[in-house]
Amino acid sequence: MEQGVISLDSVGAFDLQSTVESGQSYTWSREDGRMYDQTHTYGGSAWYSTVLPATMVGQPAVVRVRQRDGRLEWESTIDAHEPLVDLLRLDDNLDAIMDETADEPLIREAYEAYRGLRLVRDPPFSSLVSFICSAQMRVSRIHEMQRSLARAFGDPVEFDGQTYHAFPTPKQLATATEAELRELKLGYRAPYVVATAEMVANGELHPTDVIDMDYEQARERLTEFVGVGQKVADCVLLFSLDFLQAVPLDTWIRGAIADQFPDCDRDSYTEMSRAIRERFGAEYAGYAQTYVFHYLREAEETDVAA
DNA sequence: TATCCAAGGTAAGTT
DNA sequence: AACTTACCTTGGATA
Repeated sequence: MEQGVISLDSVGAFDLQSTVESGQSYTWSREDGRMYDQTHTYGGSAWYSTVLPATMVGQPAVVRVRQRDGRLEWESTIDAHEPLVDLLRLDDNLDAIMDETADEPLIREAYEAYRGLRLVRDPPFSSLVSFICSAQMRVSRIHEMQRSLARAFGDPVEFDGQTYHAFPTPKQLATATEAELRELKLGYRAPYVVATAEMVANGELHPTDVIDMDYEQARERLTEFVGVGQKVADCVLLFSLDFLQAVPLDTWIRGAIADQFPDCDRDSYTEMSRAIRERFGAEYAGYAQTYVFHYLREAEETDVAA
């Protein structure tokens, strides 16, 4: 077992729990099994694990990490330092990003309230599949689906006396049948996942093909995958492909934006996206929206409870 | 205990 | 191009 420590002194604010449990990534699991547990509180020091895809480091690699005493402790089958910096966007300078973001009171409040929340940089294929699965689903169930897919079709990897499973490769998932995925409770998303996996496996289109494209063009291209509309495309662009200007517009955030920034409200997805990006800051609108999303979400939940 | 409903949308069919 | 509707499943709310 390899292990190490990543000091956060030069990284800036970072909160592991809010970053991996905020519904942008479905590749991490809490070792204590309490992911998305309603009783959780941010700031804990639980271990989280993931399995890096072979495409990233040559072969599937287990990585375990926890945040404690202002630093990140990791254990892995490989030297996981650089992969962790990459996956958790520890190379982002949050303050610099906020400097480039619109000076809106709500954004500032959200940034303070969720200090240390970062976007993730997930492996593209698992990101694509997880957001296809996200349609009309709760976060905890999306997570369960990804775990089921890994157990059923992904490579097993032994580490520290346990068996972990890598997320299936496109080829592995393309061998799945719609019926098998319905068994795994994917519901009507099952045929979408099979068709999209086939497209990637046979070389027709890979999510990374759009990396050098203009943002709106990239989003349009991703919608060629089955089960991928503009919202899911934006999630993949923002949470995997480094398009930090992408603002995924789900039904909830559209309502919230209509409330808080009525001048950005539009019927058309494309037009509303443009208006929000103009208002929040063209370069990092996705970062700003992610903070605002969680801030308003929690505010709403608190209100309902009260 | 039974029933109802919404959950971070998308595809396909109609105007 | 804009507007409707069906779609799997499940946990939590309501009766």
